[in-house]
Amino acid sequence: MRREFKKKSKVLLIDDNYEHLVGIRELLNLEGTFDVVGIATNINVGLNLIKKYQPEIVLLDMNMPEKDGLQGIIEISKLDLDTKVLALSGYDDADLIFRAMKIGAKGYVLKTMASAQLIYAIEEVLNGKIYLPLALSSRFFEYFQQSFREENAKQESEEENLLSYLTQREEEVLELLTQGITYKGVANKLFISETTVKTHVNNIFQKLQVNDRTQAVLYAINNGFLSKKIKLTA
Amino acid sequence: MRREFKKKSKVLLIDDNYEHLVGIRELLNLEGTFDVVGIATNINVGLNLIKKYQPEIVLLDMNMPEKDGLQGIIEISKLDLDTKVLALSGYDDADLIFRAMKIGAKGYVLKTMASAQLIYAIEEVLNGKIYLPLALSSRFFEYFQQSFREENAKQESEEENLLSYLTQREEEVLELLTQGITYKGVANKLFISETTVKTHVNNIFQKLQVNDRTQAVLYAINNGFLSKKIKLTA
DNA sequence: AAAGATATAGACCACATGGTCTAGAAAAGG
DNA sequence: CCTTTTCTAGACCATGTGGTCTATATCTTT
Repeated sequence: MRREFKKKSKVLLIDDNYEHLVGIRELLNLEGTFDVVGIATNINVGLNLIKKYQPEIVLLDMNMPEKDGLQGIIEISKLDLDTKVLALSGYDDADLIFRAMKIGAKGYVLKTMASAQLIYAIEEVLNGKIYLPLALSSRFFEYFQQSFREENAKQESEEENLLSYLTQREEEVLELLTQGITYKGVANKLFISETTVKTHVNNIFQKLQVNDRTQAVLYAINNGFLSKKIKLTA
Repeated sequence: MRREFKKKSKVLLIDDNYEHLVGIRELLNLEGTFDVVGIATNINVGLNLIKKYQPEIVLLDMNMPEKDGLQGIIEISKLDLDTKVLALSGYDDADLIFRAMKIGAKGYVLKTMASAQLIYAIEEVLNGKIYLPLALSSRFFEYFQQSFREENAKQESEEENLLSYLTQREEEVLELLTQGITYKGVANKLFISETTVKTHVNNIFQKLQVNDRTQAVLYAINNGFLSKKIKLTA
């Protein structure tokens, strides 16, 4: 396929560094397959340009004063124009990468990367793919796994998890409490008397070292009571 | 650095396909920098070999009968030997990749990939990095973003999210409720009278269409009340 | 057989919670 | 300027909730 026959893709650039902005525009213009429909040094202006020109892709700097890049991604996606966002940043901050990808960035490239790689990233994203350079995806995954390790840590330290002291019946009662059901309701569901439920509930409080049902429910949720059932099935 | 001076890394292979198993062993032996300390066609045997030889890295087939690969990763990590797991699979199943990475696989490679890439993946993982080929990381991120889109769907459909009807003060009160605090406690924290708190709480109940504080707290949690604050700060 | 844990259930009481109504002051919006 | 919303707060009452104690039947464990 010859280039002249390929429709140029509309690109928009947002970066508070004007030098950089112009540099990228030159680069993309030289490439010939892109049509830089606008440049902006802040997000609000950028949003207006997006509405006006409806570019296929936006290169968005993450490290900007005032409104930061993350907020920018959110606001762009709220426009509902299927605008793809390729995040640009000077640093490989794992947390920033993680959050950007989480809220829907189609890629993330460092400003220090070779221009050929930037071009490649843009093309991949335009083709509907998600592009994260190996170095960044590696950092992303470290962060990703770390966050899950922490999440599982509480739940799997069964020695310290007070939930493990509950009897089967108490777990049943607690599960109903986590659905916001009253004594009477629990009694009906379990076919036992209301006072029995109260006894169970009081025992639960003792074991979980809490004073009321709300705290018990919160403890249960925060310590993986509900997710036990969900985790390995879903 | 010459190869002879480099200590060979201990590698263990687990794959129910014996042909493939032997093939990889040959490949790694030819390479010269690896020491294949054992091969196994099922996870239980593999676990014993890991305990015995303590390899730095295990290449683990994901698609095995009986115990599947995911379970294998979990059990290997439970041995607490810092064994790195590189997942092997015939397919680029996004869900499988996602779950494998979630529970701590250091990488994921397809069996169809060139042997040079497998070698590279092993070396990267041995160097403490996480390796996911571009094609797979791309699939991973699609899945990743999809799951967050679904999660945010309820929270961001503000029309239907009753939480959006709450006033600022009511949100403050609700936030304290989600910490399991009593009327009196809330009153002290906000420097208002207890009856005022009751008024707010009752208004909250009306707006959230619930009957008691436990249900209110549950509604708040399930509809992204807490994550609002966490999401953009942490 | 005895001891311990569990599930059941009653009585009694204090108080926290929820429902409803009223109402003034302050702030926001038109 | 007036209206609406929000925040404040009191009174009153019904009831749900939590604390404590006692007690029986069952079941497991020693």
